[in-house]
Amino acid sequence: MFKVSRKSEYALIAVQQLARSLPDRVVSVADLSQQTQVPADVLAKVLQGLKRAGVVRAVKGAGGGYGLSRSPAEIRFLDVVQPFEDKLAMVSCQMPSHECERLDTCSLRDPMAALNAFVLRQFEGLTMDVFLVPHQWIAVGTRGAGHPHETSLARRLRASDAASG
Amino acid sequence: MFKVSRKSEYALIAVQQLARSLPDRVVSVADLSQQTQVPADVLAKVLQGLKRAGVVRAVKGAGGGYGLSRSPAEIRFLDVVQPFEDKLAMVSCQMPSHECERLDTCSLRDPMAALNAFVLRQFEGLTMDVFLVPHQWIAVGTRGAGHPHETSLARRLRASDAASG
DNA sequence: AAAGTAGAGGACCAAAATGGTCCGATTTTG
DNA sequence: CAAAATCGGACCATTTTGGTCCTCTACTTT
Repeated sequence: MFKVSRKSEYALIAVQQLARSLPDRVVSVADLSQQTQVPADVLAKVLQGLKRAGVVRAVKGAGGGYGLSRSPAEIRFLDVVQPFEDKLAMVSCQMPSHECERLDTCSLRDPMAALNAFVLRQFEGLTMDVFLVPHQWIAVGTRGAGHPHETSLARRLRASDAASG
Repeated sequence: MFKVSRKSEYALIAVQQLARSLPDRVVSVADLSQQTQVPADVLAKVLQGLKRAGVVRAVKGAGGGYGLSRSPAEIRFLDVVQPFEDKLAMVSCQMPSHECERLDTCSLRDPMAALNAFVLRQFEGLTMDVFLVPHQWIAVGTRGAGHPHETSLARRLRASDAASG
């Protein structure tokens, strides 16, 4: 029910890896594939998608490659994932051009739309810099600065334990 | 990325419909299928799953059928959906017995686990009675009683507009 | 007790989605 | 001009999904 596509996983991995290289440098697909163990062909497609979404910039030709188009703190989680998810909807009656034939008895659409919008809104403020502090996650109750304009989700994430079931 | 399986949709529809019949009555699969326009065979499977989950009770024999095992306010959204979703995880490295071969470079697992847990926690308090007040959804800022032990998600849902994008 | 009703559940199939590969075209550096 | 890189379409294999069919078992009614 929450599973993202494999391409989305690769996209997250790619952004995470690109964030580790120098901001003005670019990395070729071949190198990135070797670093991340993601098949080169697939990775290429993913990076093309990320480029279309404006998340990464591409430099063609020899010595070219990919780099982040802005800082991780300015790249939202949804920016990375959305290009590879056909629609961020929970039920089929929210899909584009899908007329629900059960409108008389089933009134799932409106509550589900509200639920959907709520969850989406939660993700709005989640940025990719949160994925770059690997060892902070298991520490419960991490106090400290915190970014100024982050949502409760990001705040909660910083303070939550990763292994809670 | 958020899409639930078709069976989950049917499960939600079934529970919603069963909630409309008298609490001590049971409805046969054939009747329920006719009411909801869900194929009888599929609906039967879904109801069996719901029964195993303890959401509905079944009465065998002539005049038998299905009914809710408790009031909609005591049935959680996840109770209805979970039996039909193989795992409520966002990335593959959280799936059971899946060893991630990228542990050295990719540190997606911990943040994603935290993210996952957070979202799950949001859904924890969402109960099925929220799906039974169909025309309240488009009204913004509905004040009033509110149930005593509901989470912020349910509260926000009641007050949010359904059509927000 | 008999008969019919209704749930339980396995086997199977078709269609769609998914993940991945291959190949050619284009652009830029050297 | 040649090498290195992005771009992007076409294609294929596998898995997942949604759905149907058929049989068995248990219960209720007559």
